[in-house]
Amino acid sequence: MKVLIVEDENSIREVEAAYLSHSGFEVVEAVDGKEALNTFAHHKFDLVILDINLPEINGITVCKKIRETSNIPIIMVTARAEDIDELVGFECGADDYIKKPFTPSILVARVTAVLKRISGAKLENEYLAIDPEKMNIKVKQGDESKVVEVTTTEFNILYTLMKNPGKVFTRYEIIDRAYDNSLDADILERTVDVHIKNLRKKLNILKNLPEFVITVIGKGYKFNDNL
Amino acid sequence: MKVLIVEDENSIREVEAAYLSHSGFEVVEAVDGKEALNTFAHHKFDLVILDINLPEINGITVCKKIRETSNIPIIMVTARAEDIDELVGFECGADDYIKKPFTPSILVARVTAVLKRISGAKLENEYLAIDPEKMNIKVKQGDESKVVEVTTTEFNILYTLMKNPGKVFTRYEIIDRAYDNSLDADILERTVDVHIKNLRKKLNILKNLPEFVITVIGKGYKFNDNL
DNA sequence: CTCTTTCTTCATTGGATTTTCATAATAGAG
DNA sequence: CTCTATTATGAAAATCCAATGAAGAAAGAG
Repeated sequence: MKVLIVEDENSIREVEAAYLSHSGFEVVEAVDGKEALNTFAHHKFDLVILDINLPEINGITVCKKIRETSNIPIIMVTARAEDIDELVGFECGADDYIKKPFTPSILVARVTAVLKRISGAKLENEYLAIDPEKMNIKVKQGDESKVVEVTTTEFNILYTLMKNPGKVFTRYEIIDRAYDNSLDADILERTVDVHIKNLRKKLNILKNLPEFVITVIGKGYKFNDNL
Repeated sequence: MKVLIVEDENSIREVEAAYLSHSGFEVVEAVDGKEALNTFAHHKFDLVILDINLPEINGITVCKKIRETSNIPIIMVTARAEDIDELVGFECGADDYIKKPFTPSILVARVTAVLKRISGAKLENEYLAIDPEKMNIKVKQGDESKVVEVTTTEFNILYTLMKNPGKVFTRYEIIDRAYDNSLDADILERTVDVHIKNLRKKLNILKNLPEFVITVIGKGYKFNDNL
């Protein structure tokens, strides 16, 4: 789990970084909005901790910018109560906020809470609703809808793809993410093809459904991102 | 146990929060209806304390909104006697109400009372009625009905699953929730299978009953959620 | 203490799932 | 268009996992 901390005050940032990396997170720091956006564009993070009062570009703007390209979990941090009010609607797209001053343990707690919440979240679009808690998949078309039974592996694969619509996953990446014990998963990459085939067959239970899983020849598979 | 406090007056909210968190609850605060709904959508709470007089969206509306998606226990708070009258029918779906002014200890007492009441509540659907107080299970089909005797462990397992229909519980989670002393419960996960088997056999005493406990291969068990 | 009930473990069986494989279909390069 | 590389597919094989019956252990009643 890789976290980006954006905070201009050195002392605070360093404490945050220390606690998070002590808790097992990989941490990258940025001191202002510009650096934050730059770093964000060049690394792959799992979560962003974003102070609101930043020099030059403020935190809310940074948040909105990030949201233009990513659904990454964002936790906003501020000392000013008024900021909180403004944030309340999460209009900028943040997932949580923390009021300063806070203890490092609170920070860690919030981060893990947000990550947990996001990781087990329902995913839904016009045609598909998939719920990890119930481990079921609902296929929708107009006013019709059917619940599809899929196996654990099939579910994991679909969930993996659907978490990043449009992103192409190699077969290796799919195996890596969709299997619990990805270490000793010495499985032929062609096996993924079979699961995808079975998934497609199971999902295709209503008329006029779009193509959910798209083949990218020579690369792998991706989830259709214009639904 | 995680509680959401919705109250616009800072002094009151802070006192409430202080007492509840002192009593071992995890507390999240919201200052108005908008923030409340937003926070509610992003966190998983066990109970909501909701002031009626809120700026912009009032408490009753918030309550109704929450009820659209959740059965979470809600305690309404108000100073105006007229509100109480209106609330009496619990038209908005609240579980209890408190008249201002109140002592913090009353608040804590009500919260624990509501949680206890809810936690020990009867669960019922078309085919099954289970009563924790009497610790019995009634199986129904059309005009027939029979009471089934089950053991404590079997009862706890069924109750655990039935409190969250559709949610998949791992065997470990089932052991954790259905055993009093979950700490020293060093029990093989396969033991759960045997209890489930015995439960199924006992519950299956009438013709044409649906499947109550559903196996989710590779994960665990869930209670059938479309009954 | 003895008997009964309940709980847990275990070995086996059978069914579901996953994987592999062989072949057909398709896409893309040249 | 042809050839090659890649994916789709059906079916067999292997593996995994849950269901089950039985037996031993623990708990509880009398």
